[in-house]
Amino acid sequence: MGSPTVYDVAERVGVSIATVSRVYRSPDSVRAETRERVLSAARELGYVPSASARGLASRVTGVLGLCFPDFAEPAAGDAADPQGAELSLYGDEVIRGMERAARRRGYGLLISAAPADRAGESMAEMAGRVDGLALLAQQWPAAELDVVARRLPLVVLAGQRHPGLDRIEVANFDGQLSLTRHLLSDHGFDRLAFLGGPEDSPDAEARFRGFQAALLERGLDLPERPDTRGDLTVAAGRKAVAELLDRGGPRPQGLVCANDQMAAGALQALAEVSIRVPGEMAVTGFDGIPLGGAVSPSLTTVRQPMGRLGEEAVEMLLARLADRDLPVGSRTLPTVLVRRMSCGCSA
Amino acid sequence: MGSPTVYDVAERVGVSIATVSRVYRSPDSVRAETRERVLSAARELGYVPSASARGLASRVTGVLGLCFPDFAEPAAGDAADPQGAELSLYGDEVIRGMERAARRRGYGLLISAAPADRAGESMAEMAGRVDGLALLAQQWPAAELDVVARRLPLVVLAGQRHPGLDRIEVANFDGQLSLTRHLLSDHGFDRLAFLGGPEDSPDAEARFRGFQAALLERGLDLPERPDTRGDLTVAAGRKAVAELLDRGGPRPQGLVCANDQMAAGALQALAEVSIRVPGEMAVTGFDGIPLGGAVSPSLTTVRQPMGRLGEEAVEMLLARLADRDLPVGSRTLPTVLVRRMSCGCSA
DNA sequence: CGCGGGTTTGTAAGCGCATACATGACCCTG
DNA sequence: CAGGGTCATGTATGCGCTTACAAACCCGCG
Repeated sequence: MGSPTVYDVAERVGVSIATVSRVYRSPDSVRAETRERVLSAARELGYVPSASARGLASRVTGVLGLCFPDFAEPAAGDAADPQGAELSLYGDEVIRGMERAARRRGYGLLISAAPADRAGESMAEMAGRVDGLALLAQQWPAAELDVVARRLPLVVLAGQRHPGLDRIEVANFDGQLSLTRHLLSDHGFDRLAFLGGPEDSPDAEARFRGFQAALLERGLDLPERPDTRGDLTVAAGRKAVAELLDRGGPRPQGLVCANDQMAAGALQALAEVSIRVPGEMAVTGFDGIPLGGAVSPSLTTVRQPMGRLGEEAVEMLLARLADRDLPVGSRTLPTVLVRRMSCGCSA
Repeated sequence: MGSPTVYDVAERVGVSIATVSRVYRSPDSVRAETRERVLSAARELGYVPSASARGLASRVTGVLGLCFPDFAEPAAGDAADPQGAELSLYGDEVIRGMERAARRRGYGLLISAAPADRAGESMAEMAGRVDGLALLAQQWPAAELDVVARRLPLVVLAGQRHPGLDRIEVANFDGQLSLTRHLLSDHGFDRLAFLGGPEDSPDAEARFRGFQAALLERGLDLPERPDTRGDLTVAAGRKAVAELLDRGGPRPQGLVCANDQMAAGALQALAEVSIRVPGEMAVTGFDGIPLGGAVSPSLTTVRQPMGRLGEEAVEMLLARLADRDLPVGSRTLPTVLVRRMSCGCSA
């Protein structure tokens, strides 16, 4: 009553199980007529090869894995809040890019969000199922990391630096540097505020350093830390602006935000207190999510090639799979400055 | 030189492989001290249980699958166009919802986009790897469907009806019905145009029928088909508006669009020819993607619980996994009318 | 007619784990 | 102190497939 196996098909056709197996693994090595008979018997019986058995016998699973941070689980009430969806934009593109590249290379993709407090277990659980694993922007416990890395190729995407592990990141520093330069040079601003992310976000911190570097280059006063911080959500952006305005003092000419969502929040908050953007204050984001093109005014930002991040992850994993002795690699993907309206560019 | 196995761990600790296996599968059946010794040996050796072997021995993989349509692959130039990302919004929420529910129930999630012309193969390939499979909004070849359905639980999400298969859909008809009622009753419109999707999209067609029903209810003239059709992209929305305006004739008071993206396109096109929304013409969408809240004017729409769709899929698959003889089920998830500015509601 | 060389198929040995069953240690009861 | 019950562990088998190796077959040619 179980599912049919190679044995059933082989018996039906009157060949050995090896022949059946070969029909699937190396069709050319089987005579065309035999192949057809096997395939048609398989169809009649409803035979589907078991990936578990194949994996066990051949020692590869044909699946790659992606672990990403578990963006705060939206409370059950899903109809009401787009909050969950909003936060996810970043990761979704990586997932899609990785899926696309994996499929093109003949691999499947297993995904798993990892709650911060169970990151290790999540990772270990995937490790047994895949041939290679990509870890996205999160803190991964070093102990598990070591164990898993010994077993299969690992690549860290846009997260912390781990000695000995392959790594792909995005040019956060460069991107923010060039965006800030644009504000300083092309628009002539000299009083900018930075709405930062959490201190433990390496990406957000790198962007802040890019911001600092641009000020440094112009010989302007160097802020030691972001003017305010938030958790990278739209709500945080709104709050940050309120805070900044409450604080009084000279109003900045521009708000440089650690990501697009905070920038979108900032736009909303400014609209509510009738501060015109970009007329009275410029606003910029970072990431290049679709949202940025839709808000009004459209958001000047730095586009991160998130899809590419996923694709490169696949390439890197497969390269290491092909040669475990490859030197540890590290790639930095370039970003693109997207000038839209919120900085005062365009009409 | 291969990865360590139960044998290595067992030997190291001086127990049998059965004990090692039990430490992972049913920890309580092993004496606490033995368990600790096994776990620490496993850590030292870098042992990670092989899911393939486990799957083969226990006949379950602990993984669920999701096949979704392959939204037109964005050309390599990824830095420039958000088009790919835009189209994907719909599926991403399903992926996340399904991943979340699967993880909660102790399952992994394997995903695969299926190009329309390779849907069957895609599906078959997944079938060997998972315990249950969800198929999202696409046409799946009946032959493969039969074969696969015989082997494992299958659930069709928001797609065509397949006799004998579990199914979950969204209340497209009801949603569009109530949105259209809102336009007719609350805003007093009586000349509405419908921007439809492709004829082979069951969802888009169901929405159109909901639209018709509302007109019918009011005794208005019943259009036989959408005033124009498009492929559900922003670009298609723009084109549809241009077409409609070119056509001349009395201008409709409102544009009812088959989805949010076309509605967003319509908004852009109307802005370009300086037709005020909602002043001169109302516009509505369908889906409830985050984009809709960000465009200006914000989009009145019908929110689909896409995350729920994914979660329900998991529940349905697990239910059938627990009892293969369950009667074939079909759920319809309710939608929510979201009144925003583009219809004339709100300030 | 036999033989070398290529092609197609069969034989058989695992792959790493789960688990039914057997074993043994230990405790309790009478 | 024998008998029965529990708990912890060991033994042994098989899950469904891949693959090295061996065998069978076919062809043409000397």
